[in-house]
Amino acid sequence: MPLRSLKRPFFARSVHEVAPELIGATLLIDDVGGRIVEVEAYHHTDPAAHSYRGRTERNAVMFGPPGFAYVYRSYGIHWCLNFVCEPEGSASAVLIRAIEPLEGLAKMRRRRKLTEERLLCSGPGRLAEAMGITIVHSGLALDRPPYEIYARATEPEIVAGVRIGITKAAELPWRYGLKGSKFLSKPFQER
DNA sequence: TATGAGATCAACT
DNA sequence: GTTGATCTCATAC
Repeated sequence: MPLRSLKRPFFARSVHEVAPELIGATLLIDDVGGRIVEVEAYHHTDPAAHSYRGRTERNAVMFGPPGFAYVYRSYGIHWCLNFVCEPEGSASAVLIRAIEPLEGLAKMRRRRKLTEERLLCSGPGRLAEAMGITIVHSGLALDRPPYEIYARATEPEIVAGVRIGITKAAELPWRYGLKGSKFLSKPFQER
């Protein structure tokens, strides 16, 4: 099926608009990837956001134009992928937390040394390892190789909930997921 | 199934 | 020196 490629203006909006619209979109890096099933929004006024305390060497790309990738090292070992967005021109991003693997399965399994498909990309660190994301992917435009992002074909059912693994502003319901997906890093509380 | 340690880096106090 | 947008492995119930 023909898919519409997402260009940089797509990201030039509030994280709160962009984040839910990314659910169901397809993300590929060097032809490896799949369907986005879980993201979290980090607004620059949010104490949990890296950019909350201002610009540092690490988070500099968050202060750049929207539509670029921000990759950082988490807990010293993992890499995490973010898409920079634009409320008021600076420093908000969407963390990509999980995808449903669709393309390049063999490559992902090799990188992860794992056969179970459900765990290949269900979590920010796992996703980055499976897709081969490192600091060299930080600061690159999202509408140019090696990145390819395609809009979803139909509107999926989306669930929202509180974010995961953070201590500041932990109550804000800025985590979004594809309802019923097996590939979520953790189930959402339905109510 | 559930808890706990360890890996290891940049920012912050 | 401590903490964190994490994950894996080991050990215990």
